[in-house]
Amino acid sequence: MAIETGGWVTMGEVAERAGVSKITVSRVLRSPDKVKQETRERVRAAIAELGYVPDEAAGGLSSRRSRIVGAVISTLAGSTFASTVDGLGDRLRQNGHQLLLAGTDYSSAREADAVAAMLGRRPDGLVLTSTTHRDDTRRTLEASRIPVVEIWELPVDPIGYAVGFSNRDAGAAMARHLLAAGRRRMAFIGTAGEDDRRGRLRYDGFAEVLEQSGVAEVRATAAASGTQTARGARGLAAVLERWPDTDAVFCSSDTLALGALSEARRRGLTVPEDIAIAGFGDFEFAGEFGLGLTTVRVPGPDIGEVAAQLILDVNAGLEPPSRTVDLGFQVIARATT
Amino acid sequence: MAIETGGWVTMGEVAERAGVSKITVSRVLRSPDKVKQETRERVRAAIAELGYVPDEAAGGLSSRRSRIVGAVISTLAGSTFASTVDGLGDRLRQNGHQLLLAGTDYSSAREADAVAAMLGRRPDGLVLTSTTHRDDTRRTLEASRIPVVEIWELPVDPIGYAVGFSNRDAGAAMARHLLAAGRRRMAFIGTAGEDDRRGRLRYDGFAEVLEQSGVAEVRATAAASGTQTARGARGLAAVLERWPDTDAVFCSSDTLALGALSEARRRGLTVPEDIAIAGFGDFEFAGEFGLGLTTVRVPGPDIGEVAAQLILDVNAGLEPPSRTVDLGFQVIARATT
DNA sequence: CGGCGCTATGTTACCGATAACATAACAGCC
DNA sequence: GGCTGTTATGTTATCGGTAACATAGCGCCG
Repeated sequence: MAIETGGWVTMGEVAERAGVSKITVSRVLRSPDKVKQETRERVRAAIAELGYVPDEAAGGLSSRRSRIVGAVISTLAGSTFASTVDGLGDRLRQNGHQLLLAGTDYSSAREADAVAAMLGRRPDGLVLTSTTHRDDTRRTLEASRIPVVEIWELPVDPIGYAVGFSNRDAGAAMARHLLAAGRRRMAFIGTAGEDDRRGRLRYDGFAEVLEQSGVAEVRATAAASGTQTARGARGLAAVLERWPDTDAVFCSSDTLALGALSEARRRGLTVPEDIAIAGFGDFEFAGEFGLGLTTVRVPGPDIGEVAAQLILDVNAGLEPPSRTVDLGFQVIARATT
Repeated sequence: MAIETGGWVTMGEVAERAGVSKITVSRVLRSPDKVKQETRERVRAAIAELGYVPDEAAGGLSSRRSRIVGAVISTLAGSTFASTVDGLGDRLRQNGHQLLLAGTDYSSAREADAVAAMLGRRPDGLVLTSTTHRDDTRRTLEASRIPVVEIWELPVDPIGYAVGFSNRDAGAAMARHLLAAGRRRMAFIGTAGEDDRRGRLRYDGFAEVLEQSGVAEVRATAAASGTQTARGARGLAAVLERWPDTDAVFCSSDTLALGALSEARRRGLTVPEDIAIAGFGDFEFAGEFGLGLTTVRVPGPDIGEVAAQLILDVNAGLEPPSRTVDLGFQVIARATT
């Protein structure tokens, strides 16, 4: 932290000060054991005195390893992916990589732009929360030879790899839980458009189990605008208007479920006696000291960590045993069902 | 999307195919109006045919503009900063920049590491959620000549710029709200360690108003481990044990407030009749169709957007009118007070 | 008609690192 | 004592772009 005449200190300046060549400085940073201890210390001292920070972009250009992983996330708001991004960033950091983030707001056009922008950084890997892409996006990614990990679902034919769980099975599991609790006239509340994809899969699994049970009916609704809680409230209102005898609702997210809870309360209904309400995600507010909401817990942070590790492994030459990693989910029964 | 013999297409290859020199391709990308339309189209065609994606790292190395902005965030989980990061990323994207993200988990040692790692990318700007830093971190940043924006608080002496609001004033405003609602024996529930800093400021403002009112008492407690909701629940329990006549609690976050609500309910207390509960943040679950929680709304997305714009402006040579931007806050009175 | 100012394009020299190969010094071995 | 292998360090070329300075062609003006 010293001389720096305005700009950045370069490796050459460090080398000069330490009385060695650039490459020796490079070795001290990347493979210290190839340098004699005495030299190493001299170089380290020069680095400290000058406050040298190596330029990773230059290094990456030469070594063809950017040490950057890109994450293309629909949105961080709404609790869903935040913990996954935390997990991802954490694991990457531990391995000397950095995380580049882009949001798509559930638009595949924006996903295409984000992917193109990220490819410009020649990332060592790419993580996508969406599992449906524009054709050209998919082709570009396949041609890029960069490890791509799709998360939060297990696509039949992943671009590269996939880490997540089966949304369909999760919906089915919740159906079984509600059946076991004696419910028979059940509705699903989702959101239209956008996040649709995964929600749709949850619904499919849910509906299938109910139909096959032969004893229960399924109803479904989705609200398209407003906050998630507002949609949940309107969703429950719509369900009860059309099917007043509904005795359970499964919401595609905990936030929707909270909206439904507030609507139920507003109507003077008792949960779970009059109606059972279940959510999805096990967000913090759903927990024991929060709403006490029955929900499906998904391994958010683990998904991020496993996705990161997968990328690191592939780049280290270790071909993983499977292209798809199923981290499962868990139905958490609490007070609302 | 075509020939690509395994690696990446370079600008030179595009140039050759279009029958021009590299620099002309570069101009088509960066300043298209300096190139004759006919040439421009030929180059664009070549770019499309070859599926060329310019290497931003190489470009940045040469132009000394990385088009990267770094954000050092304590954590994404917990709703607090997610919307800010969304806003930040959005504004950056619109201006051709990308967002590099690092988490610190509220540790200033990890902040120091993250800052060092980011500086290695020569970012065009840096955004920090923390406003307390290790001395060396601060010095490094000051020496770097990179625009630094501290957010979610208005430090007296910012490193570079600051965008946020006064946590102290926010605490004070909530105190006035509760006083006006007739409450007199109030407690503050915060979290120890970590996030402490901003929570402490909220408490200071809260306590000051109450003391100066001459009619109200203040109590404070903080829980140090467990989930936020669990801390809120334990916080309320601790408060009521020690000061059973407490008639209002102000929690340092909505999540804590939810924990307190659940504890109140568990004890058979009616909110707000027996006890008023207020939170901070106006997370989605606190809203009208959620908990209906009285809280303080802060402009999360705006903070991100304004911080991004500030960095873009400074890099464009526009010195902003002030180093500090106060975006304010708003007390939202709902059903719990 | 020579010179000026445009417009359109090209040439050269980097930016700051690393890979790959080269070299020097020295120890160990037959 | 010469050969080989190992350790420690250096030299050169290159990664893929962009800045800065050329250059060429052309219209226009006095």
